[in-house]
Amino acid sequence: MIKCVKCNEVDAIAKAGIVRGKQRYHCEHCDYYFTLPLVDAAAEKTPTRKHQTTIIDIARTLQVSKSTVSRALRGHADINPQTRQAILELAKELDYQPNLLAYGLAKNVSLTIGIIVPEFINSFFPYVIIGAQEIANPRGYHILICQSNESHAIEIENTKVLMASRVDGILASLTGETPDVEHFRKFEKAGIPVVYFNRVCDNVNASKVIVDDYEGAFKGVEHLIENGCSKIAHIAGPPNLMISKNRLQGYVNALKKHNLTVDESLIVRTNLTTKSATDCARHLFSMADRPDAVFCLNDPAAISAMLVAKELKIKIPDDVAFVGFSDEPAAALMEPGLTTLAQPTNEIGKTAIGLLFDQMNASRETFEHVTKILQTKLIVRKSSLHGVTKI
Amino acid sequence: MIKCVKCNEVDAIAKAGIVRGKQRYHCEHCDYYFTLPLVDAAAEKTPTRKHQTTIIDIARTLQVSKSTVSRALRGHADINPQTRQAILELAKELDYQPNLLAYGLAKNVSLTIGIIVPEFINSFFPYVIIGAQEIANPRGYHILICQSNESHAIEIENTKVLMASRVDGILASLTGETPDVEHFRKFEKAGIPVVYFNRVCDNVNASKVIVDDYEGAFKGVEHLIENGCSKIAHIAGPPNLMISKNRLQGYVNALKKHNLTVDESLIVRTNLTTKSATDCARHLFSMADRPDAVFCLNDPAAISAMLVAKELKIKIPDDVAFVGFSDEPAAALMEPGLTTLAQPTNEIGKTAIGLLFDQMNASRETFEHVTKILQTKLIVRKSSLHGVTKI
DNA sequence: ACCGGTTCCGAAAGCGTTCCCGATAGATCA
DNA sequence: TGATCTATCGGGAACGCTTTCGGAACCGGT
Repeated sequence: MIKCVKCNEVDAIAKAGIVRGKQRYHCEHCDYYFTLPLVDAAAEKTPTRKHQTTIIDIARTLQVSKSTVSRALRGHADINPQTRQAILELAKELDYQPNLLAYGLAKNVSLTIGIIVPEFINSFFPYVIIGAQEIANPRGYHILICQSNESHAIEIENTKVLMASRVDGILASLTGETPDVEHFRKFEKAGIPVVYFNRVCDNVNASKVIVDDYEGAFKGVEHLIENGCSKIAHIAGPPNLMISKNRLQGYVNALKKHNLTVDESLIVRTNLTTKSATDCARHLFSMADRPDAVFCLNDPAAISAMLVAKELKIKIPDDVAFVGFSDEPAAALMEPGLTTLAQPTNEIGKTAIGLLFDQMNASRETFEHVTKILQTKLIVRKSSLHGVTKI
Repeated sequence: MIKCVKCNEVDAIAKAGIVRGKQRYHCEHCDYYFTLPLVDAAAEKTPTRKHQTTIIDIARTLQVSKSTVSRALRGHADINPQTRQAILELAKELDYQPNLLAYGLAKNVSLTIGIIVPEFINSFFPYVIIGAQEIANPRGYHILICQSNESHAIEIENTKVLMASRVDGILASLTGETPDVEHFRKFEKAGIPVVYFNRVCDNVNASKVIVDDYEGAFKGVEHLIENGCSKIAHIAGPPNLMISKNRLQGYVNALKKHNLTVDESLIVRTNLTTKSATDCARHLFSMADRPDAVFCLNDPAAISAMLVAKELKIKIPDDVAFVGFSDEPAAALMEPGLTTLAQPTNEIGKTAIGLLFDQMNASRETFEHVTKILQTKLIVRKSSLHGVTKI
């Protein structure tokens, strides 16, 4: 029980910070400040964390300087092979793991790559991340995954975290809300390279890895037309993303090529949430003159739409055919299987982090941003075979 | 062009390390070592990374000491409100982000939690991770995800990385290969808490978060029996994992309760890969007296098995009924839908990291490990309704 | 015997924080 | 009018590592 040294009050004592290792109190009764030693400091703060072996521990037991230990561990020249051997052996015996925090502080690196994705529930981003890890891990880098949850605000928060973590480079795929990449400017200023993949804005001066969305969409829609669909709707994505624009353009041009009219009322936009995609589908299927096919921005949207169709007892593909984008594993499991455009997910991850490493190693002046465009592949399943059963 | 200072050779010059800021060369022609200053050091090493604002920058422009800046930023007492105000404003203006490496080094923490999962392609682990993040992020912690890829060797490697990163705590779900948790001992020695979830070994002295696997399996198998199945096979998991044992036991006891014989030949083991699960299914369906139901360790295995059944034109659920475990989103999309036992994934993540934080804040002596057992829920879909269409 | 060169190593600065201590000026009290 | 307190701040060590620099010991050649 703490008593006020002035008025002996015990109930109106509030803590007022810790100063010079002593607890400062404030008696709200007589408005008097006073300090008392932290007798139970050990009980309050429990430094349960123990010491982990450091370079200095090794140096001491081997009677050498820490410089020498560092040299041995880092494989530098300028060291006697026997000394090195002894140090390496002791390090192994003690299971020494260098403190990456200290290493990073000294070298001004962190050996981590930040990666910002909108979500990782669907398989697309996990596969990309795995591809990136397969390149990064052997090089001694690890990956800090941030999830923006399709929220621009969280994405901004993520950039701050990655900035504070002093990541050496960033892979980013934007949310459907992200209007610009202002919040990434700080990385540019700090000389930290950013490579965008999959979800990119236009007018961004950075390296990018995308797939040929235009051509993929074109192939997908043309495939629907060839299967006898003539009234093809499109569930498009948010207008800020290039994938939305390019896939929409592919859709439009495929229609035009085959002399089908482009009906604006058949183009609806999802904000990439399940609910939004479901709403889009409901809207399309409630139209008086229902479309006979839907080309969807991505597989999750297509799956949501197919579920709506099933619920409404609309036959797939006889009444409405579907084509998605990405070849999620679930696309193959649906009944009927969802026709979709496969993306080389693993290669996207590898290519993106490859570009990132290129930029990290390049000198700022000579480096030129590049955009790599990978190819999609049409995977035909039953969902799109509109004419087959009809004929 | 580098010339040998002895023989003037230019083509046989090899670099031999950098010593005292000078490049050391070796002429392989006359076997002579020599050093030359690094005239183009700037061009070779491109320190493209720029300076990021530090506490010292703020201190200098405001003519105060770095201690004062630190105090202001950390919200300590012992500082003039006006001084604090000025510092906070300048920090915001400069978009100051504290260097977490330096912070961690000074405080002997890293503000990161390591999480080791066998994979994150299926949705189970991503959902758990998201649950963990929802607790960790608001507390200022971020999460370093390591993927063991169902490999014990990689899992060991992961523990080293997390050790080097000086994570403050660990969430782990073991691989199907992991025989023991020896490689986690070092965390215990270092006073870094580990909480296991989902995939745990027995004889581990640590906090754990699991679901009631026994009861879930029991419910699932009993459900099959109630639907008229009498020859129920089980695709079990690796014997090292508790989930395998408990789900197997639930399967066995459900059979016993209903006076069904436990046929060892109907119990096959998957190593948790798709291929292995597929092989298991093929084996079961090639038996002379084919089972009329399969209870599978988890949904990915169940889905693989269902695909084999479909390929063999075995009708689901009329010929063979299925029950899985986990309620993967794909389970609902299959045709017929996969009956399964839903796990509270988000809650698992939240509970696990909650236990972790408890242990991080507790004093070593008083802390007691706890095991939290969460409940499963049977989600009935068509895959298990064996008797319904038969009758 | 001297000298240039090589080999190996230790000392020390620095990375950006935190935090403990001591210092100072002003306020308050007896 | 000292003496004690208070409010505020600066100095500097420490965290574990890298890296530069200088120096001692030793080598072979003249």
